[in-house]
Amino acid sequence: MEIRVMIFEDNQSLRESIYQLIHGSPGFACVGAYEDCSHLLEHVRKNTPDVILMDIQMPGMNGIEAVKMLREKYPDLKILMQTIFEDSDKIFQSICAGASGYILKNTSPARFLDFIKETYEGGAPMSPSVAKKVLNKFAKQNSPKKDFNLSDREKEVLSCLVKGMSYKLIADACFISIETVRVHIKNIYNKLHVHSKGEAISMAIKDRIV
Amino acid sequence: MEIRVMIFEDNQSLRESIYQLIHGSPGFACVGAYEDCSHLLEHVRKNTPDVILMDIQMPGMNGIEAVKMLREKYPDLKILMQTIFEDSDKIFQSICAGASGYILKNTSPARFLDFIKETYEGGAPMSPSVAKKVLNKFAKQNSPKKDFNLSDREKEVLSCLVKGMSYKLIADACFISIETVRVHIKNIYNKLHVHSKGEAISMAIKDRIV
DNA sequence: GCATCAATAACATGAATATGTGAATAGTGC
DNA sequence: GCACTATTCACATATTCATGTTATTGATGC
Repeated sequence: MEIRVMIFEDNQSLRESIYQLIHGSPGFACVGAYEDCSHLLEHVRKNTPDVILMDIQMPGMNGIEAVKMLREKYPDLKILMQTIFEDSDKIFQSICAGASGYILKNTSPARFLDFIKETYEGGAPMSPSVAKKVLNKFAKQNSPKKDFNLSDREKEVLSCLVKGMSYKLIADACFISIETVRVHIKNIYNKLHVHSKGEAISMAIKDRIV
Repeated sequence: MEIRVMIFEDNQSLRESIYQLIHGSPGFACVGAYEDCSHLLEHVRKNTPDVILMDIQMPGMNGIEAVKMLREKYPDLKILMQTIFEDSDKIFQSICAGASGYILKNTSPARFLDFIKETYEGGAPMSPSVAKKVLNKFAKQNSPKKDFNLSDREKEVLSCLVKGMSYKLIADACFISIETVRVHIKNIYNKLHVHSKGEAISMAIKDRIV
């Protein structure tokens, strides 16, 4: 069973190199190599590729827009982005558009085929330097967890607040009196330096306390 | 210039295999191989590794806690996590703790050395299936979500709610009557299918409406 | 012109929330 | 033992919120 690869790459010599590499490798078949994204959907519909190699920089429609367009019609199609730039924004945009992986053009031929194979198999190959940027952004988005010194019970009550529960519901869920719920919430407000349910919920989610 | 590698791995045979692999490869030196994280900081201080190979599952302190501890003292140290599990939570926790990369134990020896080298050079190698999980989470976190067909004014009011503002404050901020604020919020509740400020704020943030 | 809708505004009522005061019990650490 | 804290519960009061009903104005679309 061959992996059907389609190429979108505006640089002619590179496009032909890749074509030759894929064409000459057992287990791979190149079902199209185009210099831009005109008739994109038509090409894909007719030649049914498994994996698409997509350059980011191209005349006309760029690679990121192409990914978005393809994702709508073919949610399971694998799209491997390829670029000479390590631009963080381009990387993040590609990923959010639905790219399956992101590799740099300085990748060695052997590694290149590995990447295509891994993409086909559902993995998300990334050049290490690209992965580094993604990881940093990821850690940044998820880590800034402040503490505020909330007790376990207070965290529990705060979680309930975030779920949108009323005092009464929280009291029932925690098997305590509504008066006790009030006390906990009062203490939470003091520790968080807020004065309303809205502020507390907002801070709880944004600062990832819960 | 050799890359100084230190190993933390509780499985003896695997630990020794890795030791032999690194020891026998030109350009690599193994400066320690331990079965748990006792005396972790002391080992690192004395043997000054460039890259640490850290198992996730270990008796005593687990790999993720070890990463956190190391990151505080050695912010630039490279730490490559290694595990048999593709557990999403473990992966995300490791990354947020400050791991440099995350590879699976079924990695081939040749690839293994590549990964260590890439880590040393500042990259963030990830097994493709791991990268896939990270990418999915990443795309989910950054992609704008549903719309709910809110009008501009409603979105504006909702933003104010998320900031924790009361009806009175919103009225002043938007230069409208508090009665109008009520109407907008009532309509927002209908469109979001919620019945309280808390639920609305929670949904607004989590579904990235604002 | 006429229907539709977003935005504006007012009034009323019951429910929920914010905040203060006061107090009992149980566990921790020194 | 004693100080400290988490957790529990009660009462009181002013404010805020949820919801319904009703209505005017301006912009959009057909």
